[in-house]
Amino acid sequence: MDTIDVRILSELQKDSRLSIRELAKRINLSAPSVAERVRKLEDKGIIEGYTIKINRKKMGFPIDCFVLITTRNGEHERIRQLVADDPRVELCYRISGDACFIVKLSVETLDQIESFINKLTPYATTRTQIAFSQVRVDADVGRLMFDQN
Amino acid sequence: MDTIDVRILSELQKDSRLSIRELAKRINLSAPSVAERVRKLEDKGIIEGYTIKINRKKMGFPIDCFVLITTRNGEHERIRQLVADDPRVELCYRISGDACFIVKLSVETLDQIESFINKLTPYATTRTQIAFSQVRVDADVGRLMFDQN
DNA sequence: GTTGAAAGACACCATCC
DNA sequence: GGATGGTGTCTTTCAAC
Repeated sequence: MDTIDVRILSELQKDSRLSIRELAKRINLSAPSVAERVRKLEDKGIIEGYTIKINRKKMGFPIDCFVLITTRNGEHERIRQLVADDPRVELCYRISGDACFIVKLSVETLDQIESFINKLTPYATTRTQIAFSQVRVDADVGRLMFDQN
Repeated sequence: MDTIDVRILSELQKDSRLSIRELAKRINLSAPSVAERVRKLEDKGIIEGYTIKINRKKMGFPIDCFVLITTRNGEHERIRQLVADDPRVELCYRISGDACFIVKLSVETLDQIESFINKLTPYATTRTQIAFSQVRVDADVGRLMFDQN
């Protein structure tokens, strides 16, 4: 992982459909060497996949919220499965502190938050926070590596 | 937005580098009509961009945490800017509840969590939770639209 | 890591259903 | 709304350096 790799990642993060040629042009390297670097980044698992950013709001899921889940009686595994099976869950982490999991939901209506919580309440308590606005998404990987503050 | 659009989104979510040809083959439609649908999804802003999933752990940022930020004296704007300028912030939302913002950080060392918090403490109080493991990332958009539970 | 060539895949357009 | 076929461009890949 050197500067060139980071620049490759940064460009692909901005546009994953760049051709190897175009990518090579942007970072002033030949196409074959860029191709090899990209392949290695994939093999190492640093590039986990090529995907699109989907605007869930515009797809009809305008409400985002965070739910902190505190499991009762060690029912972690059950909660984990309920969460992992629900497509409205955008992300979920096991965390330290008094809660056990943090979940981000995106839903069509407030009702769906209620039904999500109801699904969990036999096994856990929950605290829900509605997200008003998004301050930030995904930092540029170039800045992550080079801006030290 | 019909079934076909959702299938297009689902396929592109799995692999954004699919050519229009290949995409058309997978959903049994002709290339020109798929191209037009994709263009419209872009124009509507449902497809926000084409990007890569980067494994931050493998890039040397093994620690994830969530920080709940409670602003003092209405210093919201200052906090917003500090957060938005920091590349280690993966996401940040303004939320309801007793905290004002929730932030997800990914860092190289615990020290960096401390320095992030120190940056904020003149204007806010914080509660930090370390993320142990990731239970779930990004649901398939097909399931989001069609699995109703 | 670079260059150049060859084979193949691609998007796009016009046309038609 | 969707399908087909032709054209010219751009692509990746490979060998040689």
